[in-house]
Amino acid sequence: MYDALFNHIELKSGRTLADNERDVIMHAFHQKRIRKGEYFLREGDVCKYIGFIVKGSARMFTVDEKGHEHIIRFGLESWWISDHESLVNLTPSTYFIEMLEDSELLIISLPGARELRHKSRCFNLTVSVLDKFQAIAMQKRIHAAIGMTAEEKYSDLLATYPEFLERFPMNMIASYLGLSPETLSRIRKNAIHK
Amino acid sequence: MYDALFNHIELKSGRTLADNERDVIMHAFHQKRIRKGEYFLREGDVCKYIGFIVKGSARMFTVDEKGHEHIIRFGLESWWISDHESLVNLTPSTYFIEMLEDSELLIISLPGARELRHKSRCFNLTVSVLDKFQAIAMQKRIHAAIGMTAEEKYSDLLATYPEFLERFPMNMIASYLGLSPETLSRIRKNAIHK
DNA sequence: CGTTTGCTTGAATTCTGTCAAAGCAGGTGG
DNA sequence: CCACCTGCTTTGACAGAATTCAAGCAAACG
Repeated sequence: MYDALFNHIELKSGRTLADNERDVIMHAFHQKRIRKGEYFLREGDVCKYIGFIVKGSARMFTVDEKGHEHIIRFGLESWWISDHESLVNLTPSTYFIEMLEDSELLIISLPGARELRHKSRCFNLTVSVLDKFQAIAMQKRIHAAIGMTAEEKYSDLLATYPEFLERFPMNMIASYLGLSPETLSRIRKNAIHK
Repeated sequence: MYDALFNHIELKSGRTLADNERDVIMHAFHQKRIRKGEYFLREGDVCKYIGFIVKGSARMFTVDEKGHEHIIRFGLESWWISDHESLVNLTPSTYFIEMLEDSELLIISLPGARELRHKSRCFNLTVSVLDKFQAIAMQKRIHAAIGMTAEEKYSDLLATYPEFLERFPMNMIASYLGLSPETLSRIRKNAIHK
């Protein structure tokens, strides 16, 4: 269960974890199972935990006045999920985070994570690295969203996150790209002949 | 010149700067003036500095194959500019950063910034706070880009960054929102009657 | 088996971009 | 002081792109 987390931290921090550091990290997290279709976070609730996905997948999305869902981001194994805004400001979230498969998570509270960053240099490094990576990824996504046609967005996704297409249904991919499912279907049809 | 920076750090970190800490910070930065229309960073160059805007404004944008410009973000007084991706990875940037007015900047290298984070607790706090703020703002922007109609994007901008409309020409606002200047013009025309 | 869910297709509609042209400042030089 | 730029914004007409609505199909599931 915790091995996935240890591997992830060693990979991102570029360091090896000593046994005592593993202990510290292990005790800072709690295990949590969430079944397919159930929620890690609901709109209106304050986000209390950061979750590390050991197994399973998730989507973070909003629902607008017309009842349409917009997927802000996905989560897969070794990804972190939470609503940072709600977590930091202790405000009700405007997002849902739903698990798309039966999932196993390791969760930690914000104070817990802050404490752990002081106790474990590797964990601290990992968080820094991920924050940077996240910022760069988001900037690229903004670029895609404002500057690309539907077709370009799709082939960009194909190049960047090919695993998404195997793990998530097309209507969610469409929502993630800001397209209607029908438009995405037509794009894929054309793309085959190239 | 440095007062704007000190005020900004005190505001964001929520602490008061002691005189010796001001000295440390001051010596970590260099002054730089860039005239209207000139570049802080060019596509293909490696970004060497992080810039704090004391006076002036900037836009960060890409140019696609068709020659169209897409504005990723703006910069105003007390905002920071740089291409994080290029800065951290030492790779050629895919962005331009152009000053839109005669500007005064305080610049610092990445190693310089890292050193300063160790030397000044206030500066370190400021960077952390801004990173979080940035991440939240970018998530909102993604939400706007994939989930809102052109009209909603405009009124969202009106609510979030009203100062943009006074400081930047409409064709740039349009580019920032991912719209054509003509579409934005028509939206604004309709919006008056509401 | 019947139901559900996800994906595709078609036709009509709405929205947005493109192209071309004209209006409207502010600034400059004669 | 005026004529002439030049950069920015607005308009109109048209073409193209994407959404919506409706229907059909196939695989998955109880």
